[in-house]
Amino acid sequence: MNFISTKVKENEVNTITEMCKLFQVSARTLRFYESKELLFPIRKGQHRLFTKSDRGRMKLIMQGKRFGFSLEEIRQLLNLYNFGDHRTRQIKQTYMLGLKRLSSMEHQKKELGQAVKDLKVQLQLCKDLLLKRGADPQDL
Amino acid sequence: MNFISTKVKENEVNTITEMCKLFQVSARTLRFYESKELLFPIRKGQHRLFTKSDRGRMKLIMQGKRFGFSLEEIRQLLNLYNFGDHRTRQIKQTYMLGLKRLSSMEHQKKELGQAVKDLKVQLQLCKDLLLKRGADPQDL
DNA sequence: GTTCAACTTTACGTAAACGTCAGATATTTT
DNA sequence: AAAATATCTGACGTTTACGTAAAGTTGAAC
Repeated sequence: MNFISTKVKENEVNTITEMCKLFQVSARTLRFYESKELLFPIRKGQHRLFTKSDRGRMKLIMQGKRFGFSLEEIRQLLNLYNFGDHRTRQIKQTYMLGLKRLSSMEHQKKELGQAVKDLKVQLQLCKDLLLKRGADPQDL
Repeated sequence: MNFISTKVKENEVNTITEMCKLFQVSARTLRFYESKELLFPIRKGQHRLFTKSDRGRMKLIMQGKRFGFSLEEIRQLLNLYNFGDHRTRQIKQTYMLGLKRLSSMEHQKKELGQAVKDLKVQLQLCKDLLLKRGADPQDL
């Protein structure tokens, strides 16, 4: 059983190069995110050590980026996942922001669904044209 | 019936300021997009006139941007919607690119769905905390 | 104890996507 | 004709999100 090993892994810390491989980003990127207060690696001497929390944050950051959010927008949302230690007023603000973001994401999802449909139609038209021009059906 | 009026509207051209209002962007943005070959307004003297085709393209551009695509990625995809006048080889390339983009968009949609779910969970946790701290339920 | 690899900070560079300002031109209104 | 309005073409500036190169530290290995 890897019950303990999983627990250890969860609480394990990663060096910067390990993080780079984990998330396919450069060390510069990780340091940059720290400077922008998106990550909070602890220090052993002057070296960075990334915790479970940082790994979770990175996952959300990468997601947010794919959805077209700016780093600043992402930073604000990240507080939603670490709100234990903030003042009530700030939590409330973050919560409100989260609600907005949620509706925006739901809207985006709808739009994305429509765009996928449209794209499929266009691809079909395109395919037809190519076949009419004598393309090999195997290629398409 | 507005059958004719719709037709006229469809074939109507817009000045740059009209386009700005239609799509909530600056004139600079429209000129920039033209310089990057995303739009192809016709000219009356030195003034630009945006056609139905440009309006369609702008819609797709705005969508693509919300989905996190770069202008260059968008430009390449736009050919899918105007492929009549290209060479077969280029159409094929655009078609292939479209297929890739489609699968990437479908994947993004899935991810977005999951992210929405996660966000909802976090918002609920956040809400609970706020209520426990004595927030007014009406506010949330 | 030094060499070495991993890591650090500092700082300048860059691509994308526009913003902004100056100066020219053209058309329409007064 | 003069003034106002809309648009144009450069051209330099700005923000975001990093890349990259230089020079210094540090812990581990030999």
